Amino acid sequence: MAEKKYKTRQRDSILAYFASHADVCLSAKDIIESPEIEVGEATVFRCLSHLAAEGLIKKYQSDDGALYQYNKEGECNHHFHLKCLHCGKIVHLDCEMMASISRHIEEEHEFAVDVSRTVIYGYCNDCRGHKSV
Amino acid sequence: MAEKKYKTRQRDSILAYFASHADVCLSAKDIIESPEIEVGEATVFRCLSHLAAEGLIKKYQSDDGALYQYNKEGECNHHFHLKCLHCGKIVHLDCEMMASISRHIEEEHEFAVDVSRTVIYGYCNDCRGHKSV
DNA sequence: GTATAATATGAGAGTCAATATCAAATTAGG
DNA sequence: CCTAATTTGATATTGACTCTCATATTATAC
Repeated sequence: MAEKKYKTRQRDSILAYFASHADVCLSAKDIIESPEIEVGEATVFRCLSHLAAEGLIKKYQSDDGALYQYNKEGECNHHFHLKCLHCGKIVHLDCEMMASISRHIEEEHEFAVDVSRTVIYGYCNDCRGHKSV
Repeated sequence: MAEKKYKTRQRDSILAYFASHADVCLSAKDIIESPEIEVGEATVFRCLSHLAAEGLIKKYQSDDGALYQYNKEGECNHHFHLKCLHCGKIVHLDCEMMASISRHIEEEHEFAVDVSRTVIYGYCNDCRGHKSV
């Protein structure tokens, strides 16, 4: 069931890339198009899945494809992502209140929120005027 | 900018279908495959976009395609959707606390959450054991 | 080292939701 | 009716992602 993982150049270079871009969300396309990374497309998608499954990177489902971000050790578990529906900007939201939300939903609504998979949509301060789009 | 909308059989039948399934989320596929609705595929996608833009239905971005739901008048604005990462079940969450979240994010983090676009991911009570998938 | 069994790679084909194209049909309003 | 604006739908295309499968690489045993 839990297959053994082999260490490969491709896998390592992708993980290293995430480590050196720990503060941003990256798409599969970002990895594929990065000149520093010479890895076949199919392998990129596979590695992203594997790394996410192993918890080395975190996966966020955005409206136009998945996003991934390096998973620092001891990462707080109340780091949400907000995405602006107008400009596409991703805002990182670290806030104690979000932790209490997760707790509330878990305790009152019997649903274990996976913060690292959830993207909250809305409009950033710059794009308030475009709500009706 | 705001084009005039024409009333058509296709548009009406889709909206009627949503009205008669007001309590569920429907995908484009659901509409296309529904025997009650005889509308071309391209038109279904277009109508869904239009109806969502007009606020007659609400759009939720799920991981495997968009979901739409009828937008009842006077709908509360703290109705979140939770989706189980294991069984795919959609849980509807109506809770006053969620409204305060939106308020909090808006006031403290300058981001206007669009509840009707956001799907929160996690694990439902039946699927707790599968968290590591 | 060498053998070997398990796993990973990558080029290309396939899938699936969604969008683009554009001629033909339908609609609203004079 | 007539006309202009809009919608429709068959088809093609895109883009993210998965599948296939022969080849290559890895870990481990000898």
